[in-house]
Amino acid sequence: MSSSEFKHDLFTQFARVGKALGNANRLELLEFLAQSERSVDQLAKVAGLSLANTSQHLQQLRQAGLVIPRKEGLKVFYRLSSDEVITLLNNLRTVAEHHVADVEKLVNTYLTVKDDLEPLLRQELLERVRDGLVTVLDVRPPEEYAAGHVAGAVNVPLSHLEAYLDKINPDQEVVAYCRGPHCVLAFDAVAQLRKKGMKARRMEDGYPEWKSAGLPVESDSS
Amino acid sequence: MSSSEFKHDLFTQFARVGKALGNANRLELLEFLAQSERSVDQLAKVAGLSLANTSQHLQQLRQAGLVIPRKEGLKVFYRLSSDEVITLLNNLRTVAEHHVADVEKLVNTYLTVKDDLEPLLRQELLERVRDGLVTVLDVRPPEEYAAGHVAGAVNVPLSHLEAYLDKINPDQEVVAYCRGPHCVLAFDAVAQLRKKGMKARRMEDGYPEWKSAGLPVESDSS
DNA sequence: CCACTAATCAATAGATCTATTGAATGCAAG
DNA sequence: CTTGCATTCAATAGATCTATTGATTAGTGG
Repeated sequence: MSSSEFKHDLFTQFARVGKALGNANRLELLEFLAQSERSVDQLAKVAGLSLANTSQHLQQLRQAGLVIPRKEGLKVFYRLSSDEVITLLNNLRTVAEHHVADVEKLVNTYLTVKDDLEPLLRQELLERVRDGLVTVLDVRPPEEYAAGHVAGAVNVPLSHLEAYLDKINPDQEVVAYCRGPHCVLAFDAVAQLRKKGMKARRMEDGYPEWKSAGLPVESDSS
Repeated sequence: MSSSEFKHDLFTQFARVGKALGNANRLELLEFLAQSERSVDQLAKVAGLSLANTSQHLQQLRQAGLVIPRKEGLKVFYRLSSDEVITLLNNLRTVAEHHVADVEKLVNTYLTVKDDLEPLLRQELLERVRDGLVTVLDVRPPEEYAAGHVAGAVNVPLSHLEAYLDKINPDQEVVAYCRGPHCVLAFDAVAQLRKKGMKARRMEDGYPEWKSAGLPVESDSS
């Protein structure tokens, strides 16, 4: 094999990973998988795709080395092949956010809270939790919370936030998080809480980043 | 705009960046651009593509926010939009290398030197250069060397290595680098040097990573 | 103005990708 | 062995991507 052939083959392999990242539906699947392992039909439901279509997307992700399947009885569970994939995804987001004009426009239009206040850093949150200074809300759906969450966080899905309001100590700051840096749930939660006059902020990024930073987590199964 | 519409639009934008990374030729263009700013026809020549085709690929990269054009007279020079892009590319490579079986196979087949000896870390190299313990070889083509290189490195393109051999102090270790972690030139150089009985190693990664780590560089224009 | 160069634009054939449909596989329970 | 379920496979139409060709737009110099 010649040197230039090798180079071409190698870039072709790298491109396979790029291609896998080149589709909105697959990126959404990856975001869900970053929360926890999932079966094919769970993924299909949550992403709003047909079963066969979801399966095919997952095959592509598998060939690109981004996910790993695990068979258990009738079901097949997929998970990210490693935390490197989370890093890669966040990198993609960062580049897009900084250099694609349309992303900034979108974010500024929809996430009006966006630049209102800097999100709370993971490390900082960790300290405040230890000192009992904050209430941490996990605003993801219960299944995702159950599969793993920030240690000490309370699960309050967005739809239950209203009902939960009076249980919150109004003197404490509330910190909300969800799936990742662009997950809408936490933004919405913070907006709602502030409207009610509470002190609320977002945590930076989301659960996957917290976990892959090696910070303390809990899950309902354990 | 609804929340799920927003999410979909956002993922579509992220996917645009992914798509841009999903083609071997574009990845090759990006690797060249990581060395230095380049005009369209330089890129076309070095990548072995037609001019029109190169131009179109560059437009796609521009729309994905990965490169920025600068017009000067007749020519248009492209460059990476930021060092974040280098990080993203290396991330892509890392994931591919760790999780795509074919990549490992390719690398092991062609880069036989690969696991022979760990590459020298940037930081370590920096110290040894300061102490005058090593000869650093930049085995890239002269244009790339001229546009910027590791401070103190000597430019010896692979084709000139043979002729350069007797100028090297045989008691010193030789460290070679080129375009990045998978650039073949440095592997070949090290193999040739060892065959002649010299002590030779690769530097980790290549020039772009050295530069974006903020380590000392030189260029011929300055 | 004309000739020349660098790059982009426009049109297009062939390849690849996407979502859908329906059939096939593999496993578990009765 | 049969039934039911989760997933994958196979075929396919329509959309998108890629490389090529030739025309077009800018900028430069005579």
